[in-house]
Amino acid sequence: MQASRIGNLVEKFVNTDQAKQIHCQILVGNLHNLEPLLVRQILKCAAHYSARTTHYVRSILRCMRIRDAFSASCTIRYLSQLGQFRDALALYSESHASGIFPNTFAVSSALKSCARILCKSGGLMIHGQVQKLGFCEVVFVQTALLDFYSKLGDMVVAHKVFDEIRERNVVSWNSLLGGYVKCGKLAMAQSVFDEMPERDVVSWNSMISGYTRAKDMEQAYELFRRMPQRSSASWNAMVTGYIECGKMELARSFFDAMPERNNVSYITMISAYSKCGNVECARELYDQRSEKDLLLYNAMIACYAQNSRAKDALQLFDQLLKQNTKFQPDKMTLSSAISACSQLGDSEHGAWIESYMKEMGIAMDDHLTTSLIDLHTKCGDIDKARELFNGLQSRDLVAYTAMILGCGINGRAKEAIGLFDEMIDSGMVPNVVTFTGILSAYSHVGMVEEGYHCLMSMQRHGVGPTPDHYSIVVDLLGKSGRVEEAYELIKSMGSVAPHAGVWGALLRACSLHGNVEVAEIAASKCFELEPDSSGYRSLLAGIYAAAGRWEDADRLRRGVEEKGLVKIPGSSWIQ
DNA sequence: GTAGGGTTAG
Repeated sequence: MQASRIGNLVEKFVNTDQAKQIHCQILVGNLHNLEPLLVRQILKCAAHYSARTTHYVRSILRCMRIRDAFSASCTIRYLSQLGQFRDALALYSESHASGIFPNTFAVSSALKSCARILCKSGGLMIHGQVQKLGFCEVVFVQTALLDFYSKLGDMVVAHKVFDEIRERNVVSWNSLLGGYVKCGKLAMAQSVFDEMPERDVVSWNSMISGYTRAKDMEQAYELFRRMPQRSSASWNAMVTGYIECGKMELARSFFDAMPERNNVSYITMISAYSKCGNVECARELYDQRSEKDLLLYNAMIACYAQNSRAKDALQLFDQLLKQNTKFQPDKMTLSSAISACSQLGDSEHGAWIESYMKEMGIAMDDHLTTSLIDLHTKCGDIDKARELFNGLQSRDLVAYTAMILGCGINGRAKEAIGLFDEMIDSGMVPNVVTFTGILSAYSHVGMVEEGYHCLMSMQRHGVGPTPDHYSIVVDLLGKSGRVEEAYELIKSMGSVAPHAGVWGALLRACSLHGNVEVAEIAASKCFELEPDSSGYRSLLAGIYAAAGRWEDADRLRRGVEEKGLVKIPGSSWIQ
């Protein structure tokens, strides 16, 4: 088959099956030396498609036995443009190892990849090669180096690289400016901004994001007002700034006032609504946007998963799989989907996702592994979870917490405590969720003293106990018959106002141990805090009944029925 | 070179 014919085919391929076919044709045709132009075409097409397509393109390239610097640099560049930084770097070192000298394109793309994944050692190595290869005066390479050090936060070296650039362009200046902005050195950023011989819209946008990061919205707005022309990034930066300052209304009014909204604008607003629990507004914006990309899907799926709407998350995930041949889910999509499965305890769906990942060649990362750890613990396979946990590249707070929670709900208190200690020893700072995990581990096996002391130790770890933590310990004390102590604990809460859950735990303890006196106190608090909930009334009625106080029990039960009647309207029997 | 998406509880 002619190379040009393959080129035409490649231009048209839209899904993986066609990509596969092309792959086979190349194999059969034994076209080891495709024209560089064709290589470019293949990669250009691949750039529009998914990770899986890239996977095939890589194998195409592999069977072509890349042996010239041009094909290699093209591939590295496209991979890096696709955001596949690790792949780009792997190919860079692969071709380097096989004796191909990188050109300036390959070097600057590889540096960009190092910068994006913060691979310090890789960048330093490439810097060394740059000197050997004599690329020190190529402005592309110099700017890539500058950007690499800026992203690492090493502004001393970054500035040095900048000083060595003879023909600085606006991109070099912007990289330096961006570096100071990112590490929070706003005064330095401002002086770079003032010194710049020319500024473009990126310079102004960087400066704005410097002020929005510092939550100085007045200065940010001043720049926004003064800048000669605005891009969508300028508007988006302002929206992000107001969101971070907790000013959702202002953020929304900027969003509404934008002359043109892009996916970044929508995603920013959707994830902000997600964080404050406003799923309806998020969905409304999601529906408004017709040109959806994978990130927009991901934002909405994550929004559902983060707000306990697991079924909706999975429904949207399935929709993405079925309706959109254009995008394949990526790591972000999958971790939200797995989280949703875990919330539902749906191990079948979870297993399907796992096999899907294998089939697609989607590599695991620590975030994804953490959601799988959570899934397996919720489905009772604690050994599998532990195996995944042991395989993590680095154990962060969330991973430890997921594992501790998992041990807790599976009755492995000892293991949970071991993990907790290990975590503290390695200098990590537990958060409120970690304590929920360790406390429920104690609760599960009835370790009363340990649980109580753990609650008391929270302040020492810099975590203020929340009402949820108190309810676990109240429940733990109550279950073991120490109702009075549980009551005393609630009274000692001070500034942490007990919610209905705390009093409810006490009420359940009273029901278990027939303590009418404390039950009446707990119940009256529950009624006060959650007047619409009938459960507490039934619980107290049961306690009265058990104590032989039939009249009181009856009075409460009648009250429940009356309330029940009031609450029903809205359902079908009205018709 | 600027602006966007993920994992732990309830």
